[in-house]
Amino acid sequence: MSKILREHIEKITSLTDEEFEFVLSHFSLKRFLKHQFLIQEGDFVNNDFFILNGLLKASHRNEENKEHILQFATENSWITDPQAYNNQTIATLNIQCLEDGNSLFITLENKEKLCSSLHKMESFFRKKTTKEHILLQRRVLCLISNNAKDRYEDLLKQYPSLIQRIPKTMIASYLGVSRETLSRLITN
Amino acid sequence: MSKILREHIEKITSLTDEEFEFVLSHFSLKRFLKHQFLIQEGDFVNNDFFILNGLLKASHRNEENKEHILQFATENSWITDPQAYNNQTIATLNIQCLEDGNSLFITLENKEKLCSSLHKMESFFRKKTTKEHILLQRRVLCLISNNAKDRYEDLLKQYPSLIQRIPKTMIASYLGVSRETLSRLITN
DNA sequence: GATAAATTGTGATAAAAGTCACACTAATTA
DNA sequence: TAATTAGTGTGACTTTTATCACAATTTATC
Repeated sequence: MSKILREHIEKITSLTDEEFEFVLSHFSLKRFLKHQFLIQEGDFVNNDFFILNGLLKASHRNEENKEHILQFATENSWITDPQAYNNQTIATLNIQCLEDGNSLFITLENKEKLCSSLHKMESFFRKKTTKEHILLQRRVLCLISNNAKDRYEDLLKQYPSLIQRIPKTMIASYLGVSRETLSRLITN
Repeated sequence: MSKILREHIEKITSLTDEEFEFVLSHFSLKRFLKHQFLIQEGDFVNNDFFILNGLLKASHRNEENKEHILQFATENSWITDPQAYNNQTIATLNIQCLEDGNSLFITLENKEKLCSSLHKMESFFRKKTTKEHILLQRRVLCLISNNAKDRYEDLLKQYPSLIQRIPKTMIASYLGVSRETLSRLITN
């Protein structure tokens, strides 16, 4: 199953077998089940999760207990509470599983060690983060410039297959619209 | 003036004098004047700009020619069209100066060279990008969970002094609200 | 200092989106 | 398979926000 991680890294930086073994030694495997929390608000956040298969969401609950979804993660993507992970503080996000699956996770300590000892991996994480930054900027632009309908259509275009796996209520929460409004946008 | 860049980098990674000289040799100085474009939609994007002083905005114009502001950049921050810069494609954003100032810019080629030859700088850029990612995620959360008034107040709290230097029309564009609505939020 | 350009506030109205309530269906699970 | 639970659609209504228009003011420029 670790082949998935290797292929993921090698889309950016190629590795020798020895190097990949070394990289892998910094990760641990974690299975997860639907409804399970990988991170819960208030937890100390040690891990960044690379998802091998399955589906998860990262979300925040505001004072009125309304949930807002920041991210979905599926095979070949990473998920954590970045603020809490990188600053070694308490989580403000919840990361919860929507489908059973498996992940390889890495502690911040191990990530820093890995980056120090293998320049290629420092480069990998820099480039990966840069790509994520570009996607997030695109999402911000979509949020400030489009109405609910256009945001939904943009999402459909960007992740057509992912949408099929996610309840509309959660899509609405990701888009920043009420579920009723989204429902009317789709059927009309 | 390059001291500003050195202090900026050394908030994350310390450098020897020789190392900093080496880093600096990868940058060039560019002065800019109010109204000037550093990047215009359709340009080929070569440079990432580190701002020494002055004020700029990065924005996008949609089909209806409405402008939406993605970012403001001031002293000690970086600005470019990340999508175009990193993928070496044509700009979809405009970067325009709101106040005269100076910048140190680096081409993608030089950034990659620098990262390859000086591991510390690869680490610097990784950590800087991670911090930016955290801030962008915070902005996304704000956009999907707050109404116009709360978004404005959040911005005020986060960048109280910056707001003073920017016309309300542009603040509105950054928040994703019409200028009229923002005006009413502030006065009422 | 005069003129032009940019910025801002505000009224009237329209459009978009949110909220509450309820019924129906699909999916889980005991 | 019966009983819960989760997800969805839709009507009625309210609230928020956008749009258009115009006046006033501030700021830049010749």
